[in-house]
Amino acid sequence: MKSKAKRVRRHVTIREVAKAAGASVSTISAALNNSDYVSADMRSRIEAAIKTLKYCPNDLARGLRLQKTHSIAIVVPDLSNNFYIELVRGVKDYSASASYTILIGDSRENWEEERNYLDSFHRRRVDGVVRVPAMNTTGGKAKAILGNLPVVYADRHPREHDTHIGRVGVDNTQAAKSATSYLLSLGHRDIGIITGDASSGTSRDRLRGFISAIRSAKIRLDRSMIHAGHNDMESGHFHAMQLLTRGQRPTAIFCTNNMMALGALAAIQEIGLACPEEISLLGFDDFYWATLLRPSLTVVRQPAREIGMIAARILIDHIEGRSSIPTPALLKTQLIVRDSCCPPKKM
Amino acid sequence: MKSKAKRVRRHVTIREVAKAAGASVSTISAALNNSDYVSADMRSRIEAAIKTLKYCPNDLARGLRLQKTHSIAIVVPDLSNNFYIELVRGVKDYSASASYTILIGDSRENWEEERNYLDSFHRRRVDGVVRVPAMNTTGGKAKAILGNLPVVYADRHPREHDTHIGRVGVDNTQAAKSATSYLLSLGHRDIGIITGDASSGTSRDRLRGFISAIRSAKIRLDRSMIHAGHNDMESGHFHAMQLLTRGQRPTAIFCTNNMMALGALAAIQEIGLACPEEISLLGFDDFYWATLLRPSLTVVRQPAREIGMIAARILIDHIEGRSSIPTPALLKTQLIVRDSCCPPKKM
DNA sequence: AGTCTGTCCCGAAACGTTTTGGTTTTGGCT
DNA sequence: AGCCAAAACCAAAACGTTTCGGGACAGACT
Repeated sequence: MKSKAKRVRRHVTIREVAKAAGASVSTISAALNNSDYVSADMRSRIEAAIKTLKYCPNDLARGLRLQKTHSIAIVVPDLSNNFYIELVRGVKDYSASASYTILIGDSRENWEEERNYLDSFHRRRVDGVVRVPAMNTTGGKAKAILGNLPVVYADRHPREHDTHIGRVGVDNTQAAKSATSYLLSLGHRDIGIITGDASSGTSRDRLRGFISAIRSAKIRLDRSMIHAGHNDMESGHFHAMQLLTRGQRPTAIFCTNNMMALGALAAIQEIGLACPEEISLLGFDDFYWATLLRPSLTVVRQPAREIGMIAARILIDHIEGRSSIPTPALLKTQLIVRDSCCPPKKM
Repeated sequence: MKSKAKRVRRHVTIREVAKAAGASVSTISAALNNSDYVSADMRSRIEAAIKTLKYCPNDLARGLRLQKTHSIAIVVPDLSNNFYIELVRGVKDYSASASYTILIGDSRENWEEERNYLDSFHRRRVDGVVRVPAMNTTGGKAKAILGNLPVVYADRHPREHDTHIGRVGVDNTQAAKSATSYLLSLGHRDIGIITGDASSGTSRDRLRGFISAIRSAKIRLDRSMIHAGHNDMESGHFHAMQLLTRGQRPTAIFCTNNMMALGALAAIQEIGLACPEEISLLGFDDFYWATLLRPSLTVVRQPAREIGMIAARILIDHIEGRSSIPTPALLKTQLIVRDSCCPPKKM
């Protein structure tokens, strides 16, 4: 039994590579970042040493020295919502093409969780973050967590004027307006809407678009038809129940995100209403299995992947000191007409 | 124009906190890791300084010095598969309770992607990784990427004897066997199966269970009823099409993961078969909107979240030098009977 | 012969922490 | 007054990189 057991060295360092290759540390570094002068002979010796020693660079040390990690964080409110998966993949794909690495956070619509993620990413010294803030975010507290890390908002944007270097999403007002107009054009006059929390600028914009369409059609706006949910299935279900069991039942329901549309569909099925004959359902955000539902869902599609890619681009451009697209970037939505909406039954 | 512009200091360091609090660097560190002696007076001065300077610890430096990052990685093959989201959340929740941080990777069933993630996480010096290997993994290459980082496998396990400190999943053979028995008990004799790639031990186990059930029932095994897909919707669709348009059509299809079940459902709908009357469909993995489908899907449910939690526990126990559950840990599945299976029509 | 220009390589300092092994201060006890 | 232990603090050495400023050598040109 050795009392002074040699500490197990978990990782091989550049120094050991240097020794093995008969070179100095700085030469290894130069070879690694294939720059500067290093002869072909030396280079091959180094590569051999790296291979046999199974050297794996230490990004902690690297980032510390460089004051830069070549990585960005993406924090979304709900990974089980396919929209955000697509968004994350957009961020990831663009970042990879710019050789940045991403760190993913899933706040589950919970500010505490989001704060933890943001803090953790900040401590890890990511170079920037693209953020889809959680619903119940109380205020511009993110600033306190992130210091002056560059932030670009995607999909949602904070209500108060938060400091950020850009934001990208769709023209929510316009999208909701034209979606509502579609319902109106089918003949619906009693339309219920289930929006997200009013703390989100995005939800308010969509509601604004809805109201605007109603007003343009010279229809009286019934405020009791407006329900504010929480962007999850449960609240979609709850509010759809409310809408469907009231005295004057709407002939159509517009849900401003996909989770709530699913919840509403569940409510409709539970009550046993025929959709779309007795109740039309219009969702926001498309998802890959929307066609599998019966009826298949009519939705307004957002270019989720593209939103992610552009967010990443704006962020990385900023990080690298390039000027970029003017902010905010507003992308176009598309109404995907499927089977969940039809003209209302005549009474 | 200053030629010698002072470099913008992006982050405030412990040293500046020390100056502001009139203390030494080591005292700040002691206060931060609230240990050692530090007087109440000093402690409050330090806290004040931290607050006003908005100090955020640098985990790169910390990890470098400590040779430990208090973080683990989880890489899964498909984040748009809800099963893996639940698994990730299990890992996350357990890790958080042990005050570990997680890094998420989404390989999209692609070994290149997975390799990139594993490499990136290794360079970041995570303390361990829980891994759900991508399908087309060619071999035990992960070892070459990860060196001797502790790995625990979740859900899937590699075919060849890969080095790892544990694995956790369900008893796939048993699960598939009893699921198949269920179909048999309904009266089905011509059952098609769409499995994952044979390179995965998990897929092979499920197939084994299927075959075992068939054999036990003394039914002739028709190998042309066995199709190997790729765990995605597309291949589920493709192989279901094959099965449904052949001469002797099966009366039931068993899909060994949820994505392929969705693809099969799409195929059934496309062809216009009545499900379950003309064709029963049995899936693997439950997901939150399985009840919204028409028919709602009968599935064998895996405890995804629990798998994640246990995987994290085994990993973290190992990292911290505690002994842990014997490996592999096999959890129980549950057959969730809904509407997509019924007795076959008599011919 | 001397000077210059490349090429190839190296030593040492820095990045922001934690830890080790101190030193100083305090106050209680003879 | 003298001593001692405990309490409170600190300086310096790591951790694994990259970069800066040279140095040695070779060949080309005066």
